[in-house]
Amino acid sequence: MVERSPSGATPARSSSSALGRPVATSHGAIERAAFRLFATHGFAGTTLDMIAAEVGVGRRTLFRYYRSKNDIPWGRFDRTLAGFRDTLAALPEDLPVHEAVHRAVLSFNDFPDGAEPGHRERMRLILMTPELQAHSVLRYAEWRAVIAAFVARRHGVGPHDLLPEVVSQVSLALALAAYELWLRHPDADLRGLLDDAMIGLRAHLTGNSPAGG
Amino acid sequence: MVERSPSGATPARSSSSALGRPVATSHGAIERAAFRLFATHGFAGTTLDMIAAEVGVGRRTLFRYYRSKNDIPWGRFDRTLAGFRDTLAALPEDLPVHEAVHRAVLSFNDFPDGAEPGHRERMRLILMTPELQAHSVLRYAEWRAVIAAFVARRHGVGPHDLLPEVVSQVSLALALAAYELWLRHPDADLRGLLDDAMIGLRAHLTGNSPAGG
DNA sequence: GTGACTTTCCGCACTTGGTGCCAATACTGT
DNA sequence: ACAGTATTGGCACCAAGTGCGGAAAGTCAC
Repeated sequence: MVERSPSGATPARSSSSALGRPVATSHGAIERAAFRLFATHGFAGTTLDMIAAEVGVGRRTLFRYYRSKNDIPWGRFDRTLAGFRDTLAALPEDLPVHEAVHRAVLSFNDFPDGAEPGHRERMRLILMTPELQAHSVLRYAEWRAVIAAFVARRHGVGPHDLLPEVVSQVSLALALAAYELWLRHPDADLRGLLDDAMIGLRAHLTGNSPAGG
Repeated sequence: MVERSPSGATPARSSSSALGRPVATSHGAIERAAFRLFATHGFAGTTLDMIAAEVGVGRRTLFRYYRSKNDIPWGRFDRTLAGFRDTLAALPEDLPVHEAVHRAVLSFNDFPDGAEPGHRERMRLILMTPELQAHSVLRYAEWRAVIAAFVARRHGVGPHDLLPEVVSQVSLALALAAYELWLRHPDADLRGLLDDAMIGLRAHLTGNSPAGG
């Protein structure tokens, strides 16, 4: 049986009716507590018992909010993913496919500078912790599926044909390469890196030596 | 402390001198036993105790041959990787970088038709089992590092610069897309799919509609 | 207020992967 | 026989994750 989050809602119950025992915590509270502990003990050095204690809740309850310890840093990614899908769908139909995908990826990674101060920390944790790197492919697969579905629709082919598969895999590849550098160079602009990655790839594939050093 | 394989050798001790207690098993024996069990119970349904019993060895000993259960299906990937590195290094210097990388990737995946009958089963297991998909990124990272190092050398830049990172990520992306289809279509030619993937990507990036359907 | 109902919490027991420790084992060489 | 050496593997232990079931804490009807 798959553990479901209480009522599927994050902060409390979905607005009105409050039947049954009230929730003891929320996704937000768990994530804040967890990141606080990760910062001082590292991811591996933080046990679920510690997180449960910090939140003030039973260990067993954590599994009702997150399927696994690895899922905590990802937060509520399903929400984010739905937004990504909408972004792609809202793009004008006459936009070339490669342009549409590129723009969607850019806007997906467009965080208002000050708005999400924890975003960098979250991404650093996800991208630099081996256990989480590994776990993340499962999230990436969902992200890729969104792109593959879009490409498949625009080209009138199946989502599991070669082209949609290639485009989604390569889009992820570019994003990961950009993120990697972004984490290493705190002053770099993520969107600029994504652009550069694509330009570099084009030059590489056509046999031209890329411009920048 | 990192657990080391006994003497670092696979079948028995490295040829001549045999000091100390002789080994009780080998990587090959463990893999054969493991795959036998995976076939009937699935990966998750096979415990390390079962594998140890099948091999006729203590559970503790398994960890001297493989760092984790997830590592067993990968076999001795470090060996394979060394070959990959050599292939790249042996390619003529005047070959364009993209051509060199493409050829190396092709030859890396060039298994004599009958020679490796278990290869498909191994890849199917790795690519279709969620736990293994996740674990595999750690192996992929090593593979990518080989490509990144090559690209960096040929371009005279650092291995962590954007271009090497992009090329290695994209090479992996193409390979994964090709493998995905190869597993779904047993009669497909893996090398052909790799070629098609690259052709499709080129067309996509330049805004041309790809040829095939 | 009492009782029925509903939903979440959470403790308990258990399985499994993984690690540290260390004595037992089984060879070689003198 | 005895020292030397490397592997084996049992034991204790930790942490993640799951199934189960009762306790807790609300709402609602009366």
